[in-house]
Amino acid sequence: MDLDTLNAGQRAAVTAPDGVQLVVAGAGTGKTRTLVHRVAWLLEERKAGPRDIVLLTFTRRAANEMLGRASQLVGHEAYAVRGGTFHSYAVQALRRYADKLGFTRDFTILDRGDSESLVGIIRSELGLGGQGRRFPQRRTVLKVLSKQINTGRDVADIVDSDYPQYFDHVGDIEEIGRRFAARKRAQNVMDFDDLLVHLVTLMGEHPEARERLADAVKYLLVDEYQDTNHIQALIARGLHLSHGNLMVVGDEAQSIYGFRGADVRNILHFQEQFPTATLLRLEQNYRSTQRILDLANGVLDTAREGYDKTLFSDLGHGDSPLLVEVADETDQADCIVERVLELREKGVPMKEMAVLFRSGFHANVLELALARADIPFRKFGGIQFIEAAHVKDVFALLRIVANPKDALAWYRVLQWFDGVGSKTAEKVIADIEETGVFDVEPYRKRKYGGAFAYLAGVVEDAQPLTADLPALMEHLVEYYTPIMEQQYEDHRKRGRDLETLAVLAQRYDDLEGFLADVSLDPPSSADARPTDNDDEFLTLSTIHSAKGLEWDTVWVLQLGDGHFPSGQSLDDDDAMEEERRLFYVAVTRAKRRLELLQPRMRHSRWGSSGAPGCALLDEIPDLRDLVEPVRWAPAPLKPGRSVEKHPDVAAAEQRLADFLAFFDKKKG
DNA sequence: GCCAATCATCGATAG
DNA sequence: GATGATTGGC
Repeated sequence: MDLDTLNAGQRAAVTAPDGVQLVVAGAGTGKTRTLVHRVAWLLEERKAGPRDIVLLTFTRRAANEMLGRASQLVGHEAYAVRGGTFHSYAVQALRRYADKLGFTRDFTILDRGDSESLVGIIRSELGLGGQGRRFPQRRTVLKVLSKQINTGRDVADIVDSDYPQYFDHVGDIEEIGRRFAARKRAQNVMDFDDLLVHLVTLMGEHPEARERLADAVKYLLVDEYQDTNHIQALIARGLHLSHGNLMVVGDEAQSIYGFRGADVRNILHFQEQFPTATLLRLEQNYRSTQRILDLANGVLDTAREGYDKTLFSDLGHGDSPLLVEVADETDQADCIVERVLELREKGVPMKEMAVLFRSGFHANVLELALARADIPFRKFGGIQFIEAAHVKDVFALLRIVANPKDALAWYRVLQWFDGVGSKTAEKVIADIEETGVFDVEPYRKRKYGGAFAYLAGVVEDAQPLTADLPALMEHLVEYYTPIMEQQYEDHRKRGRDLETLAVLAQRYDDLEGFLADVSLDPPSSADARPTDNDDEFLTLSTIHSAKGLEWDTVWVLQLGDGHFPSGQSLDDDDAMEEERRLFYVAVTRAKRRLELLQPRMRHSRWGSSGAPGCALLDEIPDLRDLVEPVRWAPAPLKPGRSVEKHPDVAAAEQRLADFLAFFDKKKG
């Protein structure tokens, strides 16, 4: 295997002896490359079997990409390396040992909406909320409970610091938490948090299971370690116990998942938790030109906590990042369209361009502008088509077939029918939890009795089809289509989404695998399209979803308080700190060209106002030396060209205006 | 007692 | 656009 292409630091990490290593790797220092070579080296030099290696990454996409690159180094066997997220690893382990925890191996996975519904049901059962009693929303309750699990802090502590107005309800929230856990067990379902928690429980309470799991992990590698939480750290520890081989890679300056319980201390105090660990550093940046890194260093300088790193590059100075002032969001979109076309003309491949933003909806106006200009793009992060109501409906049916005790799936389906509301649905699912079957007998005389009986029949007919996913999909979609047509005006468009879903399903041969994959790594509708002829598309991505990736040219949208940084972070020091790291991640994605867009005007329904500054930029002391400010305005309209706005654009602008008005009100 | 329609409120990032 | 509270109707 050829190691000559690596620098000394990378080579040290790749060829590190057995044991525990912490690799601290700044942005663009070849972290992925190092991991890829490490996997290849273990296979080739240490003669590890591919199934003995487990590579935990942040998304399945990242794992697949790394294994693909490793296979280019050492051949096809690299694909057999076990790779995925902590969650996907947990699903597999838990299926095997489900019975030890009081589940069966066909358990299904709840998404956030399901969990919220269940919290809502429990809340109404307990008679909390309603008449003037200010009780937190179910989403808030769930956030508190999730944070409790992911940080290990207790409910009182979390409510006290994050939601002091609800301090009187701490006891009630704890009670909801207890019932929530019990109900999920009764329903044979787990949510995302449970996957990790139950795995830790399994390892803690069933040593023989832990040993068998850990015995199978000869080499454990964990990427993006700065974004792991304390449960994930426990899992890593448990899995390395048999063979003692663990390599974690991360960069504390890129920790951007604090809201999800990620704890930078995992990496900062790694050597206390793993006293035998060797520390290795990768410092030279191979990605970006120096002017881009200067800005990145400037961003880190404003951080409260000192990060002792200054990125340096060998790739030359390059061009200064541009700080582009545009009038408003429409101009921002038009500016990017113009720039993309310009660069494409110059021969920059579209795959080498990306637009990054803080929140999914920031790109709405841009998406329309791109569509009008006929520029192909793919959007990552934000709401996926899988979350659309009609897609979730079909999913609910699939889940019922996979796990007849999946009460939340029933809960959703039952309320399709006229005359059935939350109370009736709750009654039915209480029975299902208890008996495990959907008994339509008590409802036969109701006006929805016929619909219930028919549904029961459809589910029964579906049972033999679980091994034939395409047939199962067809069966369920056929049943659901009339329901959809009655429910939604735009059922034609929605019908196409169901076809997309069927295409995705074709890649799987078992129902559980399909359901788990889709829950853990929601595909975008573009994933179903067969390779799109050319893979020439512009990437639109949230910054969070852009982690670990790089492009020649990067635009960052909506620099301005209230957008980026988010309005919800402005009065919270820790949150602002995370916004800064997020900005750092965005800046360091660019290899050669970086353009930051700053709309000056906000249009709201009461007129326009100047946008506030952007704390992320304004706090950088010598900003003017680091960026080149420019102003962009659209070329004057040619005579005869209509100035009428596309109706969709007008609608998107209105939605945005409403949203902005909300922030203005909140601050004023 | 429960469902369905109506109105006000709020709105991020993701496995 | 979703959620939660409110209200009118069966």
